[in-house]
Amino acid sequence: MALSSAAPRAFIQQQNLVEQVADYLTQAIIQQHFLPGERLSEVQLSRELGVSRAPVREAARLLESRGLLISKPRRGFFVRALDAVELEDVFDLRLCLERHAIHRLVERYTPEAQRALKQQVDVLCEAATGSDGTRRIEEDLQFHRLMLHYAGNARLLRAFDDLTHELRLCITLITKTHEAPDTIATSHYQLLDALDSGSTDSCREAIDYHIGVARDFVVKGVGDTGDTIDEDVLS
Amino acid sequence: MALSSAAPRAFIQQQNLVEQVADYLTQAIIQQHFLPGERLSEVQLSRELGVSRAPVREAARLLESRGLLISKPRRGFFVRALDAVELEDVFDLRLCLERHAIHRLVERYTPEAQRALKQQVDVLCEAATGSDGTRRIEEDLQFHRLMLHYAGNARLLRAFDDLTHELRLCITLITKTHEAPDTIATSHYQLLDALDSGSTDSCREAIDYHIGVARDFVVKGVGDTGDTIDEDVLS
DNA sequence: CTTTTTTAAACTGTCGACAGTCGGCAATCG
DNA sequence: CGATTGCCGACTGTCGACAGTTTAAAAAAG
Repeated sequence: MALSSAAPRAFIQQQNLVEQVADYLTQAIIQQHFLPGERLSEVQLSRELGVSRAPVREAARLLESRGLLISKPRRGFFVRALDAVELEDVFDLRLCLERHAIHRLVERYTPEAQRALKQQVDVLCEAATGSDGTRRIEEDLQFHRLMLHYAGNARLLRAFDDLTHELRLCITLITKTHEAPDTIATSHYQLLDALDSGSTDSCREAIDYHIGVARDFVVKGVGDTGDTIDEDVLS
Repeated sequence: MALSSAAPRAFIQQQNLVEQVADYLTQAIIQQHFLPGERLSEVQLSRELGVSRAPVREAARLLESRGLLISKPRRGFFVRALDAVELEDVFDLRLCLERHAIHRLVERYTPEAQRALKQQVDVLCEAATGSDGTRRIEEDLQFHRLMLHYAGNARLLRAFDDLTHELRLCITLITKTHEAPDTIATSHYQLLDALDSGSTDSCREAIDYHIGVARDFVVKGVGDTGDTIDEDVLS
């Protein structure tokens, strides 16, 4: 499988308006141009983007399936706001998926996978020294995505991708509470070492520690800021 | 399938057209009224259901996100066809999720959960003696859904629901290769016993065996029939 | 001045229509 | 006779419009 997530539209002009709108909305949400809980007006977005409402609606449904938006009938689409419990759930599921993935991976650890992961850790370490917090997170996620990829279960990878979309929902929060550069480096090298050792127990220990640290950082962060906006008046 | 304008919208006129169309399509796909790989015409569906194309398109996107349909740009929506590898992946992910769920469940095994699961096994055993293969599968899935529910992670449950949608894609195949009634009963009582024992290891052993049996049945079935229809001409 | 009722604006759900595109068929050329 | 090219029909992507509903503001009542 070609592991680049970008569509192979090298020099062909754009096609889908839906995907373009979806990308725009995704970026806008990640960059907090829309606040959590905020309502999105279809007509306003249409005017803003110069397209009709149909592509906007379909793109919104796409983001809804990815957990970035939620729709309330007759009331429109709202930016999803994760509360502390939901964030715990997300990290718990992530632990579930990555445990399984690393167990599979250690049993089919090819030189190619080893090389790719090692290279990605290098990229990540380089990014960790920079000031771009978002890129640091993305390279981090990309490393984990590579692990899932080389685990050899496409459906497992899709579940992980779905989950990371929700993680990006509070990416600005994560950047604030992210670990120090040297911690990131050692943490990921531990994972590589565990894989190299070929020990299932070592892998499990490493991934449990890894995800646990990330969870603690983020959950602590959301607890401090009280980020959630909830206004559920009616069911 | 009822194609005249009489049946579809007889007494249902109160809620979302999108959800109604989605339910209709889901049932039609599950019951193999549309064959795997078959193309769905938006206009034809619109005429059949007596609605415009907009709800049909949005419903199709919904089913796409659930893995029941896949869309090829400028060519429309096609019924997803699972090959043997994808089915293996589905069951592998299911094992991943259910392992995690039962580990969580055994640590928070309330009397309410115990009662609900036991009752569902009774329902399942009753259904297992009947001739309705689809209902047998649904009650089986419902038991597992309850396990995931009482595991106390809503996101985990959602991942499971997404997965079961794909499982229903080949539900007729599963009904043919499903286990015997008494096997179903004993198999699920083993899970209950493992939960009652409070032993993590017993639970893991039980769920591994349980999912393994189901996987072997289905994968063997798909291997025999050669169910898949693949016509990927262009990328 | 606060609270309730009325009214108006804005929005969503749905529809029919138009244009560009894709696949198949036939006519043409080698 | 086989391959290529142009054409035709069907369909998807997109658009603007209408009706019913929700939200917000304005007006009236206490």
